[in-house]
Amino acid sequence: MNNRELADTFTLIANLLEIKGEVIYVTLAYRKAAENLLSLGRAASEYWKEGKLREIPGVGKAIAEKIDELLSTGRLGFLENLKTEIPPSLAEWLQVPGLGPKKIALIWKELGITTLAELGEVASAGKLRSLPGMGEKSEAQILLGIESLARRSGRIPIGRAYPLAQHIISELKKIPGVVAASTAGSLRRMRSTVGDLDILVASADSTPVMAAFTTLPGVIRVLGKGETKASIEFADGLRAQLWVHPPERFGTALQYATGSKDHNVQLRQLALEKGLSLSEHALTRTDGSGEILCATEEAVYQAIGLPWIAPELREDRGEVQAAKMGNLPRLIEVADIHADLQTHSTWSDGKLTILELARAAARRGMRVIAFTDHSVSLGVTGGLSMERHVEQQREIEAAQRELGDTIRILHASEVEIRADGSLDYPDDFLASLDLVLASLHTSLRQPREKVTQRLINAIRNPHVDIIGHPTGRLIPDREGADLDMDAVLAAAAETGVALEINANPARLDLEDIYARRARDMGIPISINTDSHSESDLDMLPFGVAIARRAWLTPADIINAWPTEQLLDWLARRG
DNA sequence: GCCGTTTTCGGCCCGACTGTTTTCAGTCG
Repeated sequence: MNNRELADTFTLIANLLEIKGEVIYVTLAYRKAAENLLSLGRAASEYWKEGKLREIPGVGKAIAEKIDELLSTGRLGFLENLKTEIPPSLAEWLQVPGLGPKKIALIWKELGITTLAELGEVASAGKLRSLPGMGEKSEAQILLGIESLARRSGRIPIGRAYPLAQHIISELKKIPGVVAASTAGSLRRMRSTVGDLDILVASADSTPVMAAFTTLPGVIRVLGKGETKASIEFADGLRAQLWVHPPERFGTALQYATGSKDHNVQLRQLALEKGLSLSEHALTRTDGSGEILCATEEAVYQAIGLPWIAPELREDRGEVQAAKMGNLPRLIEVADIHADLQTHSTWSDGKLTILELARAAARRGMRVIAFTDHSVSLGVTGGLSMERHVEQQREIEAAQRELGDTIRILHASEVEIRADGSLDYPDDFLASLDLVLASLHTSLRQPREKVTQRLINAIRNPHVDIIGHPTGRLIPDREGADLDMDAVLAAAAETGVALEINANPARLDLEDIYARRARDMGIPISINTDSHSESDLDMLPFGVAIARRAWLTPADIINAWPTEQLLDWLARRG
């Protein structure tokens, strides 16, 4: 049982307990444990083997015993009993917007229905309005909620959410009186996927902002609209919400709306120690001597005695403690990156020639570009034979002459790691390339031991410099390979191979939690765009965001090293 | 159910918005 399955189990327990009417802090404890399991970066079964389950944050006696039972037997008596009390199908009702645990329990007990389909039927038949505390509007809201649930396909990849949010922000900034506008929530923290779009505006007058927001093109429904908050839904089920706060209170509001929830809890506790109560409106002195207004986030953190903490770090993963101690990392920035070590040209499945893409990369400040066209077995992409590589080398030399010393072009390859664990080219050929990046694209569903061993074979090949998008996941469509990440990281640490953070928002692979562990183990990280066209080059900030979420500094990223250092490193690896 | 430089009990965020209310409960973030 892996961390995700354990987390899903505890989330289900939390949902059922909530409907049962259990004390809210009990359900919160299960949710917290589930969240921590997901961000652990190490298999809970490893802690279990070492008898150290209680070292997992949020795991105490009761939850440790449940993990033990799950890992020993694959079952959990507590959950099986719970399911006989509360029908498990009720848990999915919680995803219907507007339906919470109280109403779910009421409907279930009064009408005796348990499935989402039945809920839709009774709502359509007008049988909900007779229940206490519910009327026609609640009934209609539930029906709409069921519909929008069907339209929504889970969390939204940041590659789609981010540009849409930027567009909305630019529209709102045109409104007179709007002083500032920003993303907030998980979008501002740059998580790989977001649940909805959170947007914050600073303006003394919210009315025109609300009006513009709720009438944006593509809005099919206004879920709510008040003085300071509004919420809308687009045709595909994507939701966005807007907060409007006065400019002099924008700092506290932005801090509050950015989260994460757990980061904010930490911050509020620190504030209380300083005699300050932190809310989205202000820092209020608990001795009754008034408010401190903050127009900027820097002012909020300063009032609490901390340096400003970058949004990407605000996940309650030790950042508040590090800030307190003055140990926040100097996070990598887009401007630090001067090399792109995975790109594709017309020699395989790219859209631009070597000269065209190299020129476009140079315009964006790159001083090194590696062409990693696919290797021979990836036939659909026009993978290169060794003979065609010789021809490609001539074109690279011509392009290099054309571009002079503006950018250094490396002759490289994205070598397929075959299903049997061998690489697509023989070692002596790999040795002739400037850079070798090895990746998995096929047979990702192999058993854990087999697919892990394939990757480790590549990691142990002395000619391989970088492992591309290690798990092969595609957001939101495809889960990555079921890798034993502990084994992969250990092998990488041993051989000094670099692991890639692929900047394509459909990949963002390695994930932040593993990138952070890799850094802690001294494994070099490479951030690459995997560009197949000019616009792909602009995906770099998404990869940098993952690196920032992993606490990485320029020294950790080979693409940020001075060119000579990078070329030396490649030369030494052979 | 978890946690602890407020440590083994007593906290754990709380305000905005909506709908069904006639002063409040439920949901959401």
